[in-house]
Amino acid sequence: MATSTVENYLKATLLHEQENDGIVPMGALVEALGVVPGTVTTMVKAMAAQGLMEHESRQGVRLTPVGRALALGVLRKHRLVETFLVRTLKMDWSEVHDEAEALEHAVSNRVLERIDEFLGHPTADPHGDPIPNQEGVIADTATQVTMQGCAINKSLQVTRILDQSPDFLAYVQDTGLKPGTRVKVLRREEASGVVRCETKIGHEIALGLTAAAKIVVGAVA
Amino acid sequence: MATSTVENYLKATLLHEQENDGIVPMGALVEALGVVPGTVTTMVKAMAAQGLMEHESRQGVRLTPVGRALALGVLRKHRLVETFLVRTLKMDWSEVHDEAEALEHAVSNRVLERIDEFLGHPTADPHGDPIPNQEGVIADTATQVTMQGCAINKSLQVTRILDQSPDFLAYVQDTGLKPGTRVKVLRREEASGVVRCETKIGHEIALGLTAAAKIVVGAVA
DNA sequence: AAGTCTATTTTGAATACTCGAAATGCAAGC
DNA sequence: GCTTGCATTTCGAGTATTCAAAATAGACTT
Ligand SMILES: [Mn+2]
Ligand SMILES: [Mn+2]
Ligand SMILES: [Mn+2]
Ligand SMILES: [Mn+2]
Repeated sequence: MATSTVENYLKATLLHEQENDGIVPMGALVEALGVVPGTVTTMVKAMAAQGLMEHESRQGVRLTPVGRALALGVLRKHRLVETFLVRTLKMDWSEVHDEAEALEHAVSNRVLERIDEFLGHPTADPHGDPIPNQEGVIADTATQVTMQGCAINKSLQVTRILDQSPDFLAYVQDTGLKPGTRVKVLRREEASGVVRCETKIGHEIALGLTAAAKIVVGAVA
Repeated sequence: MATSTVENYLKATLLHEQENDGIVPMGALVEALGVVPGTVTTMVKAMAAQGLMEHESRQGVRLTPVGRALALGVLRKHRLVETFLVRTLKMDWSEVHDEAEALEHAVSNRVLERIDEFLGHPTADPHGDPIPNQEGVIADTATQVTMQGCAINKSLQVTRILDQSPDFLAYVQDTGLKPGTRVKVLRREEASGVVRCETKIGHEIALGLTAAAKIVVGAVA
């Protein structure tokens, strides 16, 4: 049984592998886990010895199939717990991350599957991030379109927030562009880099291209 | 910021203080926590140094007010989580203890109070054990009567199981004498030490005095 | 080729928890 | 009073995780 620390390293590595390609540099784990570089080196060596990851000296790490399976399990717990906290316990979608960060290590598979059933097998968490199923398969997100690249004047809805930093989450909360909200992109002003959209009819919001690129939109249900 | 280990020591000490009177011998903690005696001595000294308990050498320990307050918080988490797992996630009342044993250390107060509200502020867990309120006050249980001492031929219901060992829990499950079940004690055969009762009319069950003493009964709601 | 910069590794030490085994204190019995 | 027995403590050691600080390997410059 992997300790919480090991589970956190696995999840951080998986997340980085998903966002970027190839090997995960040690520095990425230093950043994600908030520890000093030497600590990561020590932990990584231990985990490599356990067969959870491969360590290329001076390069970084890569999950082994065993490590990836475990990491997907942790990610599934994290996202199902977040969904549960928001949907069932009515917690604010912007405050559940830290809670899930701790609970993901304490929820057994038995409890997890009851939660999954209770929620009706959701496929995305409150931030719109896909929830791996029991076999570790994640729904395809390659075709997702952001407010930076979506169709103009089409009625859509926010389905996912790609930047989970407290700052951006607060911004999304403010503008009301939370997952589930209806939006229509009115026009993009190339020169200024401003994207204009409306949530309620007549209520116009302007946001920068970088922000727009972090908000995934999709067809309304 | 007590670690899970410290929280477990606190809870075990509180539970022993509640069942018995006076100082808690080291051996009781050895037993409850499943560690060797030397480990308890080490931990107890560390916790005494932190002001969580008082350690009388060769005698045992006693919680300080600070330690007791923390212990009550852990107990509250444990019992509310158990209640939640049974009532909301439909888990078996006999299998929730181990889950709660881990979750009690991962559930934040914020999440706990949402669970408490969601459940409608329950006062007893699935085993009938009282749930401390937010201030650490536990409902009085001094007046509780067991099947060993209750009135004869009176329609009652099981309200609490005092022995939580897997064996006894399985026995209770078998006989159907779970909390909530209606029972009527028909007679007690002093000589043989057999207590005869019925759950459904016409369905008679015989149990020993020791078992009867572990099943608390009360008036039907 | 030599120098510089930065990511990573190494080293030494600390904290929290644990064990096994040896030592010890104390109460009870002889 | 001395011996036993059991509970408790002490001692030495190991695992997991962490940090600070010094050493080093590579990549990138000049
Ligand atoms: Mn975590
Ligand atoms: Mn999320
Ligand atoms: Mn516990
Ligand atoms: Mn209970």
